[in-house]
This record gives sequence, structure tokens and C-alpha cells, in this order.
Amino acid sequence: MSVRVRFAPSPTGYLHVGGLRTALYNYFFARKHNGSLVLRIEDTDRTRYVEGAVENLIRTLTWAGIEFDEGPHIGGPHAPYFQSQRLDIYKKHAELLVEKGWAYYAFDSPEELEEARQKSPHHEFKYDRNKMKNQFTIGWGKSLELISQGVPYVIRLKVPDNEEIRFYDIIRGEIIVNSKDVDDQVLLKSDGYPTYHLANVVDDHLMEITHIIRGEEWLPSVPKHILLYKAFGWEVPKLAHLPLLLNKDKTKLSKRQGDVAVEDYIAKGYFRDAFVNFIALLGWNPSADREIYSIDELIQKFELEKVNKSGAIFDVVKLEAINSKYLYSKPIEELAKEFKIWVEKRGYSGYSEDYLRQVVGLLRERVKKLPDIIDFAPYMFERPKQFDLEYFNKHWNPSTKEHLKNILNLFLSTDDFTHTKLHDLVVEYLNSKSLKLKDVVHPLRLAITGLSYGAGIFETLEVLGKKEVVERLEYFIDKVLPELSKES
RNA sequence: GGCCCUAUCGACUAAUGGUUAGGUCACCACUCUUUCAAGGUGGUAGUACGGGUUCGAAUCCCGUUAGGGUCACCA
Repeated sequence: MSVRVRFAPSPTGYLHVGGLRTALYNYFFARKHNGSLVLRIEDTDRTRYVEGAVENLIRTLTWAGIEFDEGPHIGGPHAPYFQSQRLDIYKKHAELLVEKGWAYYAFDSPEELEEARQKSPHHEFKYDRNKMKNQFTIGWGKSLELISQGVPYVIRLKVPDNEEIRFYDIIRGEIIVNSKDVDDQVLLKSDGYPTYHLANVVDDHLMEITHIIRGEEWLPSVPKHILLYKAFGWEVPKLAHLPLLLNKDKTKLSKRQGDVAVEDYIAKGYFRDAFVNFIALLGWNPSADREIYSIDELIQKFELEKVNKSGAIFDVVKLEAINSKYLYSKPIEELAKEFKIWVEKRGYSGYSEDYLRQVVGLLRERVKKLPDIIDFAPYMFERPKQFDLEYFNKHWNPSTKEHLKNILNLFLSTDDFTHTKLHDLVVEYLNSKSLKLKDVVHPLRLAITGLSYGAGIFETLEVLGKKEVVERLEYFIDKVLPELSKES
């Protein structure tokens, strides 16, 4: 039987990075085994539905390079892929369970349940089917009567009193839970919608899912699902519960402690392949002394059996390190094209791709993300408005102004504005004065960029071009210098 | 609190009974240098604890401790 896996998010707004990793592992697993990947939307909670969330989810998944074989956006043999469009299926199955004696009707109001919950300390409340209002306490006939009168009801799973439930998880091994610790879960809500547990089990079976790969937070509800499969007489798919992605304090990754939406990272300028690379290696790795992998390599090397058991802290520093490696190794033309979009987004226009290519080439190894270049070297896009006073004080002496003027004249005298030529001209001049390169390089950098750091100054001059450099130097000497001298 | 899961450098992880416990990020030092980076070289740092099993344990078993998840008519 061929592998069929699914990614089944609920449309509550955006794709969580943990969700992305789950989707990625499902995708890797499906591709590696020439199987199918299904996208199913678990929108059974009407109160949490967010407009546009599904489109957003699909857009982000697509950005990450994940391709589905079936789903709401492409259809497939098991459509519809929205659970909200499969209500009759769940209802039919819930009623089948009542018929078989595996489930029962209950009529407790939310208020009554809340009251019962309040009475028990901590979280010790468990639905007592012998005391609450249901078909066992009020009788079968009375129950049918209430239902026919339109009284709201739910269908609950009738969990055995004291029975060992065993299941095997590919990542965690055998797990045993006693049914006495399992609550009589609601399967069908009073609004006619199924709960996650029912819908999930029914759909995974109907859609012929062979492996369930999902987050560890689902592990505690597996016993309920096992009971459901047994009640229906269905085979349980293979299970794999992934370790959680954690905050720095080791709690489940949450919005409070940083960005959890994939789109936040897209907006910050991380590369798709770098981000996927990073996320994929949280909880699993191919056991080699390297960490840069293409998506194809990740697919080839992926093994569910090698996924870790313990949670992984999401560390942005590591993400930045990986991203910067991609930044350093990607083709410069590709970067220039992408960089243009970022530059324009910042309101700078009119730069040729050739100019941007040179800027990227000069600065990419100094930053972590492509758009960071703009903040790191704003002087490539506009003339400096501020000048680092500390830097000025550190490198200025009474004769520096004279040297700068002379260097300006040297620049004016040449039409060969390459960094090697500029370097040679300056060195020649310095030799005649018995000075060192560092005596003038810093003042020059300050005049041109306003900053104490950046790419090699002669390379920077070359990229900026003669006209721009000359104008900046003249402006600095005439206008800025008097002001700085006053302040220092 | 009940139930369940987990435990290797600060972080991500490798080592599936035999290694001086390895790599990457971060950090530190040195080097290169025209600033900032990048690069190069080197370094600090880990098997939570206690018992077993075994000739031999990070690895298997038990316990302790710690952390996490979960206990809805949410998913």
C-alpha cells in the first residue's frame, strides 16, 4: 500500500513555525516514499474561523516549497477537503457508534458541565455517565423524545471503565494508558459539528491515510482515537508524534516570546531555502557533520525513525547563521534581483541591477539577511546626514583636512575610478608624506559614509562612482567639517 | 493535582554496549587587516542525580529530580 500522509491545520489565522515543520516532515516523508500528501482543513470550530486564513495558509506553504497532491485548492478523489463540508459524514458515523453501543446521547448544558467542573478540585473532573444527564440516566425512550423535540444534545464516546489501551509510536515506542484515565469525549457537538477527535479519525480513515505525523501535543488524546478506530473496526494508521518547538524558557513556542508566524520571518527577509533548512533540522538531522541541505537532500535523507524525542528550542541566532551562509553562497545575480524588491520596498528607486549587484557583492558577508544591507550601508542609497562624532575625534588631527583636500584633487584628476587605481593613488600620495594608509582611510570613510564601519573604502568609492564621491567629499569639507570641529 | 512524554556543551545535535564523547551556532583568544565583517588557527564548555545489569553504560533496567505536554460542545 502506498504511503498517504496529511497536513491538517485549522484556519485560525497564520501558519505557525511548528506547523511548518510538521508540514515539512509530512512532505519529506511523502516524497521520499513516492506517496501522497493531502491538505485537509480542520475548520470544525465555527467560533474560531478567520476570514482568509486558508488562502494565507496555502500561500505560506507554497512559499516554503511544499507541494500537495490533494487539497481544497487542487481537489482530489476524497473531496471535499474542508471538514465543515463533511458534516453529514461525521453525523452518520457518530450515530453508527451510538447504534453499536460505543457512544451515547447526552443532554447536559454547558452551564451544568461548568458547574460540575467547579465542584471538583484542580482538573480532576471526569464526565460521570451515571450521574449526568444522558441516555443512561434518563432512558433511551426519553432521550429520543428530547431529540425529536429539538432539545440540544451531544454524542459522547463511551469509554471502557478499566482497560489497557496500547499503541505504538514510531518516534516514542510503545505507550500504554488505562482507559480509566480517559474521559467520555464529546464526538458530535450540539451545533452538529464534530469535535477534532471524531472528524480526524473518520477523515484519516476515509482518506486512506497511512501515517499520522503531527505534534506531540496530540499524544495525550491518542487513546481516544485508538478507541474510535476499534469501535469502527478500522485499522489504526502508523503514528509519529513530533517533539515540540520551544521558547528559550523551554515552554511551547508562543507568540508572547517572539515571532511564531512563518510570514513574520518571510517579512524579515529570511530566504525560503535557509528557513526551511533551519526548521527541518529542529528535531531531526541526517547525522552528518554538516548542516546545509537543499530540500531535495532533506527529502532523500529523511527518516521518521531518526526524529528526536525531546523538544527543540527555536533559536533565531542559529537561523541567522544559516541564512547568512545562504546569503554568502547564492548566485549574485539572483540576489541582486531579490535585493531590488527590498530596496524599492524601502522607497529607493532608480537603481540599476548592476549597481545593486555590486552593493550586494560588497556587503553580503557583513550581514545576516539580504534586506539588512540597507540598514547596514544606507550610504549606498543616500548621502549621510549624520556623522559619527566619536569616530571623527578618534581619527582627526590638524593636518587631516589638508590631506583630504589633496586626495579629493587626486580623485578629480583621474578617470580610472577603480578601487585598485584609487588605492594606488592614495598610497602614492601617502608615501610622499611618509604617512600610513590608516592615517587617511578613516577620515575618508567618515566623509563618504558617515559611519565607522562598512566594506572596503576603495571598493565603496568605486561602486558609488566619481561624481558622487567628489560631491560628497566637497560637501563634507565645506559644510560638515566646520560643524564637527565645533562639536568635538 | 491525574495521566503521558522527555533529559548529551549556553543552543541545535552526533555517537543505536567499547570514541581522548564528535560537529555546527554562540562565546573567548590569536591571526589576517583599511574600519566592520568574512576567512584561518586554537580554546572554554556536556552525558541531571542515585542505584543496578555487564568484562565494559551517554547508550539497557529501576528509582529520584527537573522540564514539558495534556486534562473543553478548541484544534
